[in-house]
Amino acid sequence: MARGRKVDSDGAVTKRLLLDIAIEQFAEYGYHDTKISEIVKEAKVTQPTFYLYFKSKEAIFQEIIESFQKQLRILTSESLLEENIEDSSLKKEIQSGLINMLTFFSENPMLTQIGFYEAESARELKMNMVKHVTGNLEAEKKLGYFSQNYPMNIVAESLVGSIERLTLHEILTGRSTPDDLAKVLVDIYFSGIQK
Amino acid sequence: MARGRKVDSDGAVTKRLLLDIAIEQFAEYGYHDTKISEIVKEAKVTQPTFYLYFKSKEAIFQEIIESFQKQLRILTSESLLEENIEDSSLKKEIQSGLINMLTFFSENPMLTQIGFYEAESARELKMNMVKHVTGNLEAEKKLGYFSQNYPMNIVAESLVGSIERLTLHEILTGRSTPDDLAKVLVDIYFSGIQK
Amino acid sequence: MARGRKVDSDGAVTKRLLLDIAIEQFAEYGYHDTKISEIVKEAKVTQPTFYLYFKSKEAIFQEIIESFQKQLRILTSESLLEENIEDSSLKKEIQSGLINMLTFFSENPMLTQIGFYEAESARELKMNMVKHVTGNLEAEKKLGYFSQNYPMNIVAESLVGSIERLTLHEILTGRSTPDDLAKVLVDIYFSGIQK
Amino acid sequence: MARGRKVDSDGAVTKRLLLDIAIEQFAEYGYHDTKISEIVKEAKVTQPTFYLYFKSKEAIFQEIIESFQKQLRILTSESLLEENIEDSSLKKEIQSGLINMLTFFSENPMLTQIGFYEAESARELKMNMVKHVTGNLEAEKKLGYFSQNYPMNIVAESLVGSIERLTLHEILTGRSTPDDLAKVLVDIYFSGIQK
DNA sequence: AATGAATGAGATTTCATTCAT
DNA sequence: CATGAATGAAATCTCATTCAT
Repeated sequence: MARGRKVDSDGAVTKRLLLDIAIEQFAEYGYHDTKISEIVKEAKVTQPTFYLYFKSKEAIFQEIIESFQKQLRILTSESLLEENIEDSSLKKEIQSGLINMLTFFSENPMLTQIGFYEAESARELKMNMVKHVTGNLEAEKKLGYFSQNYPMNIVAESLVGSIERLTLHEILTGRSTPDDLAKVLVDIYFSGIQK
Repeated sequence: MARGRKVDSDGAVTKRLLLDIAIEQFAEYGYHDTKISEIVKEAKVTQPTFYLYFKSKEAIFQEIIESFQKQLRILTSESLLEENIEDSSLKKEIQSGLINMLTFFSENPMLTQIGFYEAESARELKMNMVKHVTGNLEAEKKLGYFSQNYPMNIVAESLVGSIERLTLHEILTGRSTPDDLAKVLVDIYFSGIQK
Repeated sequence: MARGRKVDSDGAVTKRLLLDIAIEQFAEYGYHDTKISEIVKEAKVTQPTFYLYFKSKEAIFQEIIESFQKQLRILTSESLLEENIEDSSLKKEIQSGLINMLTFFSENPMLTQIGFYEAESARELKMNMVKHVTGNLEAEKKLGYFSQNYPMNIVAESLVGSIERLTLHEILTGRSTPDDLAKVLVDIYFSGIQK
Repeated sequence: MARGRKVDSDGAVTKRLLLDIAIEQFAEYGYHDTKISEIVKEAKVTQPTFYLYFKSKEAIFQEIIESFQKQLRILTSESLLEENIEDSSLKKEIQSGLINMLTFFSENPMLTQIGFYEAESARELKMNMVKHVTGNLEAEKKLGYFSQNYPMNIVAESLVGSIERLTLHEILTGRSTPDDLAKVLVDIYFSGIQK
């Protein structure tokens, strides 16, 4: 076969193609079991082409993760803008924040799989979520909305754990909708399951 | 170095040594980034010695996982024996079951890291936990102990997620004790945090 | 040495080179005592290069064998086309078929060594030869050309054994020519050596 | 398990056991695919025990081959003793020699498999057979018993090839008896199959 | 922009053989 | 006479990465 540039070829398109395939593969097989050779085979380009767009395997993985985190950050900051606008219904607000996040996850299942579960940096991401939630809960607690008996960092960790697992098993599988799930979660954490 | 047996060498000791080092490494680096070459270097034996005791890298990993699961199963079945002995306090019972499990985790942090987080089979293990918890919750719900408003499989998934995360961040780090944590968790899920 | 492409390198050439060296080595040392490391050393490429062109050691061996068998099959089918065209001289026909085969062997000594002696599949190949020869002999026997006293499958086995040994010791060594050998063989089997 | 000498253990017995198992394995799997580890496992002894009786894998293989060759040599020399006693029937004599050899093969199938097919030295052995047969045939030829038209070394090679193949496929499989086979072979080589 | 060809570095695994007891 | 424990010396194969075109 002849070498050189293909007709109709477009760097941006090729890069996007490689990214999309990489996302699929990282989501399905994880970092280690995803092979550059397989990505380029699916994209119908050669290995050097890959290195034209990405410095390394690690680099494309990072790029994917950053894309996930960036979108998530935008979403979160948007939610934050609304914060405290209505002081009336704290529960509704939290629920709506949750819905936003779960919706994002459900709309980006593969990206979520990678950025929320496989990436090393997911650890940090979740820690930040915990910190953020803890802060909010503590504030509300001080305002007297919540019981004084709970160490809010534990509650926050617990909530993030719930979200983590439920996203994986209910959202990414399509078994529950973000709305339903958010409602149940908030109910549990607000009121408990005891009669 | 000469071939053959070392002075004072003992197979059981060597095998245990290899296992212990493998547990450390798998816990720290995960399956892929754990190298047989590193394990044997730390154990000060050669690679063939490893294969004297384990059929393959996969095999030693399985052996570790099975050890974790076996111990966990024993623990669980013991807890079950006590079940229903005192019909009085459902909450206490659940709490005590949780304490048992968290205590086991805290006493076997590396094994837990591997068997509860890294192993493929952890997925199944947790699914069984969810199934088990769901069954119990449903039963109590029917008996009228719990609110009729919750889909108990979601509650169970949520709880397992909470345990997953809290084990990792509070128990394995030593930040919380099993007793404290279990109490908080049960309180949250029974009563919620709302005043 | 630096990585990447060598000047003037050509995949087809490299593959052929590897094949040729492999044929030499398999012919001389047999499957087990032929090492990939030695093949690539002779070809002045690295081990991964070998795996660029062949999936495994087994695969290159198979490729060589199949090349041998394919050529032999073509030869045989060509011979068959001529079959029965002239009903006059059965002996001549057989002799000419033999010459064809022995000539092929003499022109491809290393390939023959591998495909006719070392390969597992050589067993099957020879069994088919025996079957084929038996069929022909039986047919001629029925037509009254041959004595009724011989179990033709034994004759066929015997003949194949003769070919096997004579190829190895007379043809592959260059001690006899295909023509001479074929003549003697046919004479022996047709008339015997007794005065 | 305790170390040291087993009760009832007897060096000669153990050595014989190892030899017998080795014969089985070499005959079935060939030199390379026969593993010392497998031999000792079947013999229920350990690897060092093997090296108590044999210097190496190569050494036990040689020992087996020599046993085969020795027995075969005895047989042949016995046959030779009878040679020329009766000058009457050359054909009968040859046939009887053949029967002796084939009978030995049929009675020692595994040893034959190794010593006549797998051993490197089988090559030499057969060359000697060829030389011996050639000598005899040439002598008879000079005496006028055989046609002057045949190069007797080729006839001898052919015959040995026939024996080689027929032993493997008719004798070692039990499909033909030594008597029947010897008769057919001699008939072919003496008289040919043409009517 | 893209490819063909190649390699560095290393991983897992196997097997005959040998000390120390 | 025999074993338990270990090793030397490889062999096959994989994969991210890079040079020359």
